[in-house]
Amino acid sequence: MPYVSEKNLGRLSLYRRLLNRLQAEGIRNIYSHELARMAGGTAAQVRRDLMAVGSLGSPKRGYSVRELIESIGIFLDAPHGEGAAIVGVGNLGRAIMAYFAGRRPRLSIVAAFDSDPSKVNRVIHGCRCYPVEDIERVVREEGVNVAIITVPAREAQATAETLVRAGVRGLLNFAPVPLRVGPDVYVEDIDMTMALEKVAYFARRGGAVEEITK
Amino acid sequence: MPYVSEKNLGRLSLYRRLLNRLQAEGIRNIYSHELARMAGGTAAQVRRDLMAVGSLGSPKRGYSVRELIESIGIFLDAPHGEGAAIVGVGNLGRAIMAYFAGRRPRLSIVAAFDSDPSKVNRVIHGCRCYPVEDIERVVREEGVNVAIITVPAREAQATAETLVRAGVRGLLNFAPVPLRVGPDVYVEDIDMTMALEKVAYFARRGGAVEEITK
DNA sequence: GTCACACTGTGAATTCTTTCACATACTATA
DNA sequence: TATAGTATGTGAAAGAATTCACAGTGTGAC
Repeated sequence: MPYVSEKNLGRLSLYRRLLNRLQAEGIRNIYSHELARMAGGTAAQVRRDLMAVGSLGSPKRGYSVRELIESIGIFLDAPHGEGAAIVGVGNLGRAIMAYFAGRRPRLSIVAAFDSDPSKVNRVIHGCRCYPVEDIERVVREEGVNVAIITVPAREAQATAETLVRAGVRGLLNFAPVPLRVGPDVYVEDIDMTMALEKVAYFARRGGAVEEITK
Repeated sequence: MPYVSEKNLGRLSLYRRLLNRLQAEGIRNIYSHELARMAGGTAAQVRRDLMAVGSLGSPKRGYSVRELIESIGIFLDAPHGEGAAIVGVGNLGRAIMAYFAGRRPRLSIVAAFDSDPSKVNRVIHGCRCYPVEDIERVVREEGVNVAIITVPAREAQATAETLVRAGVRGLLNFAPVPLRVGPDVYVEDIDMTMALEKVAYFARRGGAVEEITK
């Protein structure tokens, strides 16, 4: 089980998605430089990243798309699939449920939670919505290890604490506040405000920077 | 106009948001280590980041919240505000429009586009929805420099090309495909599948990794 | 007015990431 | 079977980002 950095792992996830598309198109082999072009990186980086999953390429033929998907899967996926929970079934929460609905068989949203009684007990995008009071019970019962937080900013910290108490070890946080949790919990923030501000800044200056620094 | 890396800039955006909250609470001064704790970083990093905006701290008093917000604003914001466009008014697009509606005065969504005729000409979260055929005209008329892409994956590349042709220089891409655009266009990808897979992976191994590597 | 303290600003060191470059290996061809 | 050509896998170099550590400085106490 080799160590990989976050960036490494993110790219492996990306490669797998690109490879799945290639496979659907009937392509059976691929070179590192082709995959690099699709992913927007360099060939050396692709090969480096693939070292983590145990490289499988052959000269003159490149990598087998099928084998690569399989190896990345062994590396990335939980052995028997995994269920995630989502807390906060507002606009964003529902959109994310729709986004993930029926997409990845090995990692799907299995439970939703909201404090609004009008949402509770409804089935949204194929997923039952429970009251937030049931988080601990349902998370334990379903063995949920990972949760998505789409509650308003002021509720995010308390939500995170409840989830961690229930045994969740990974959080995908869409609320625009950094969460304070223990070191055994992994948090990934998706901060759309920050992202949009970055884009606006580099749209003004960034294009040039890249030219200049080269 | 000092150079800042993407990560630098992202953190400046985050600091500003934290500072705004502090200001609302009536706090007037703050130390680098306090800001670091809130942002989840180190004091040295906060100070380093603030060098970009011209440091303004004083020993014994730290930084003035008001001055810092102002300096970051001068550094980050377009001088006269900026309007963004969004293409793709599905579940995710609408959620994002709601998310940004009336939040940042200096950077707001001013036009939405969709190919579905039933959405066109409606006003959604305070923003007019135009047909995609009007992208070039509206983008030029409004002087839009930045766009958010929330169309299905297979339409993303063509959408990006249309936007760039119309003069957009920055893209925030929610579609799960890397966009291929010229070097003068800045692209930020928000890849929720990758993010969730990362969380699931590190929820299983990551907590331990951090312990072990320390 | 002077002293002691705690924090800032920043060169230097460290750590992490990416790229280079080449020895090795495989395939196709003749 | 030998040869030529091209891609892989990976040590080593280069480049970024982060952290260290300390000189400099403003403040409050006395």
